[in-house]
Amino acid sequence: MSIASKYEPASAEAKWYAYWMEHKLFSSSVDPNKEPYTIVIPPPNVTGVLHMGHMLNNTIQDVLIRRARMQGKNACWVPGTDHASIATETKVVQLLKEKGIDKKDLTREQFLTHAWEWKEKYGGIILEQLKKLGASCDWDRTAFTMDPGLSDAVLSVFVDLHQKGKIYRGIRMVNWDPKGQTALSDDEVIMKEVASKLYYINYAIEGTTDQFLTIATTRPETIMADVAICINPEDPRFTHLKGKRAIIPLINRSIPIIEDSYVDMEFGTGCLKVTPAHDLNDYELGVKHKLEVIDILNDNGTLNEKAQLLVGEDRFIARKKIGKLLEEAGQLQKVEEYTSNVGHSERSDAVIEPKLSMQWFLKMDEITQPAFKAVMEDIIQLHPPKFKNMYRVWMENVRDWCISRQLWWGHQIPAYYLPNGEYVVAKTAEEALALANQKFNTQYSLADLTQDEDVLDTWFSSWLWPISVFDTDVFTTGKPNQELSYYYPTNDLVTAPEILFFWVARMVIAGYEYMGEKPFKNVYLTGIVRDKLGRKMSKSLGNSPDPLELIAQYGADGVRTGMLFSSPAGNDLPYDDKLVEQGRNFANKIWNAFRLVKGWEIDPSLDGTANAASIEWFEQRFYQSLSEINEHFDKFRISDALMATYKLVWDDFCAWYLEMIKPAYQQPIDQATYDKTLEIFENILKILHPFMPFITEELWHQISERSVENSLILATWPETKRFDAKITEDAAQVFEVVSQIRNLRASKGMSPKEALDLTIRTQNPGLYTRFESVLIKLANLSSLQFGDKVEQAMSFVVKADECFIPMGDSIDVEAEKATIQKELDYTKGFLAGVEKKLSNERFVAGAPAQVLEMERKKQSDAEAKIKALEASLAQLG
RNA sequence: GGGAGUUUAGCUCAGCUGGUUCAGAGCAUCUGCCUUACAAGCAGAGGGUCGGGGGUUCGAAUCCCUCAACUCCCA
Repeated sequence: MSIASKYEPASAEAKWYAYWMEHKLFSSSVDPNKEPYTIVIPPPNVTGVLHMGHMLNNTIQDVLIRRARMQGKNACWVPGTDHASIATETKVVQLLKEKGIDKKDLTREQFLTHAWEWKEKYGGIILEQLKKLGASCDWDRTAFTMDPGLSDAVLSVFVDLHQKGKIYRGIRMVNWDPKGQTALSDDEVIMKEVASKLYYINYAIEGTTDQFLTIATTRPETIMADVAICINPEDPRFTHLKGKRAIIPLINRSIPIIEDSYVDMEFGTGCLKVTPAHDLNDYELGVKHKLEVIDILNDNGTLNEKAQLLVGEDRFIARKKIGKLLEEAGQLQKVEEYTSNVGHSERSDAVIEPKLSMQWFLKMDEITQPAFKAVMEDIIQLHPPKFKNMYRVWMENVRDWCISRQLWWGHQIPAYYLPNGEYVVAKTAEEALALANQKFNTQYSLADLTQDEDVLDTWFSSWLWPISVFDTDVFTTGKPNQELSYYYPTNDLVTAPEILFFWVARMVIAGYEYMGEKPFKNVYLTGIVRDKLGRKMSKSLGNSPDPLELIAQYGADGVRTGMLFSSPAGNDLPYDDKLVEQGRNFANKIWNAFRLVKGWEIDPSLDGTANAASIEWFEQRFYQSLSEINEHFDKFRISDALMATYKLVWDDFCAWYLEMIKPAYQQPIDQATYDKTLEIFENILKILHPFMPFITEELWHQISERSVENSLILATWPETKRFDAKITEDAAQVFEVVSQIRNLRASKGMSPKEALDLTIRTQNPGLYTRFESVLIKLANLSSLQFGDKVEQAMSFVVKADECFIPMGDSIDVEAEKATIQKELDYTKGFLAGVEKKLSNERFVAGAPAQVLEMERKKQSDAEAKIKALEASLAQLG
């Protein structure tokens, strides 16, 4: 035989991907006669490289899109990348630094030129990598969030929302990243437990010389920004302090002592220093009590003149130094070790500084309402549904969205400041100028306008993604173009739960705001790919395998199935090479099944009626599995769909069916069986194709020469048919007899080559004669007969049927009796349980008829089995 | 501190409205096999008090209470 015994994926993968591309089999265009099925890719960072998370995520999308395509839908998977402001800018800054260029020395334009150059050169590598995975995206549609059209859409939306009064500018406490010098949204802040110190500091009570109060703080360097001390009005320890004032140590500024039940009496000393500029809770407390705000920090995290002390020192150095100063001044009572949760920047890992700053915000209270409703009412379904709760909590507590970022890479905010201190918002400088002159009755020229330096949060562009990849004008025209009307709403979105709020929720919001319609029907949330130790895979930990190497090593099909074997929706995937190895083995199994079938010679004179029962059984089994598989898909249980497919192929098709019909070595097969088997094989390739596109397409074309239109990728997903469960049940019983005989052989150390006689005592011999040739072949029988009694035989019972294998003198009667006795005892115990239930009047009265019937059947089955077992025992003497 | 979720075999997970899908699957493990499609394989086997405790019920992995551990979200 000329076909290799091991499947070599590399050549097939290159060949078929090129073939699909060349013939544009991934492409989709508007076709009103066809139902669209659309997925927009969660756009990876343009600077990104493929990691395991992408592999999982995109495999799932490809499985869905390929199956939809085979179901005759107009499948459209739109790929693209995200400009990822923070990540990309960080990366470009780093790269420039390596070249000896400091961002500070560049103008905005110069920096952006570098950034674009870099993007053109290295950006989108990830999309090329996705091709290796087999992703069947319509590549002609590749979009980038900073493409001219998409950028224009972003500005249109900003202007529109501003006009609607939903965007405002305000001083707010933001998460400031002093390293990246940018504000971050709450979601970009990661809380980490950090070992720190709790400083107990004495504040003198004003007008006394010997009285003081003690506050506990982890941030002693901020005492210069204190504007009050707060106590709980219920706290009996401090009633004497009410209405008094305290003196900040070292700088001797007097501050009031205020009362608020916010203060936790249990924590620290029960006295809270109020520092509105540097703590969110304090800020809110400050607003409530109308306190002054003193900001003592510079943007880079160093102390400013308002601190009076340690001006210019970094906040962490200042912390240490002030501890010392306080100690020297005798104001430091003690220092305790303490672990606290501290916010860190997701990108730069710098400790976040709560900071008051002028930012742009989007009002969320009203705009979120339709999006909230859509998920609560299952108009949009989250899979698994447990995320619905998370979504609800988030929506109920949503805060205004800080949409400005102090960066250059991104969509610059189209707000223009005027010499008169006002500002206008418009898509272009020209429009802004006209608007300004009209609004303020001025005669400014373009030179008088200064555009806002900040860019918009990346999510402020990607929230438009399901719309803007099809139509970038709808935001101003309000009229969707043909593409958008056809493809929107999209069907399924596959993404990670981490960005449920960042991205998913916001797309829903934008969808309703601009289309009055949901952006997608289903959201499938994948888990996080973790290593064996349960750690998230990340470049910094170096615990992630290189996806492309994995593909090279195990084949794309193997990797795809490997990743799906163990990743139910919403559950983390603990990655192990074992999984992709299993995937590779599966591909190899399919390959070898093909080799077997392909190697058969056909003898047209042979009669195939002996195989008819096997074929009939497998077809029933196929349709039984198919309906299960479809059901799994419909419920987004992709792992289960794969597992059901896997078992159908490996167990039912390879282990049973092929063995059942397989001719003896070097013997030919009859035409009918051969044809039918190929037909079955083709159906199997079809249902495997979404999971394993490459090997299936390869074998599809090896089965016969096919034209482009007849490629597997375009083949029709098999129709479900009614199946007869009786046939599969009967077969299962026959298989059980085969297994028992094999078991007997194994336990008695008999060779599989030694043919055995089998006698069955049964009410229903037809069940076995139907599969007679199969039984003889698979159990290696010399004869099969039906009868009552066999001397000197081993026996076993399947359901109520008793099977005997004569063993002559070699039988160990005592051992055999013991085995039967054991099973007899067990069955009797089982029967006793059932009978107890049935004799319980309350059970008989209370249980539904169906359950009663089941119990009665159990009873009669058990009774029959006991009879059979007792007969066997009696026979052994 | 508030909220949500999870806990079933060594691992990863199924298990629907309580009752034949009721204790399951895959992998791993163990024992035999290089039986001409496949050792990336074949045949067979073992393994769980369903996190602990209590309750409801004729009947609980499933419903309720409680405790514990872990995870995530918000503060």
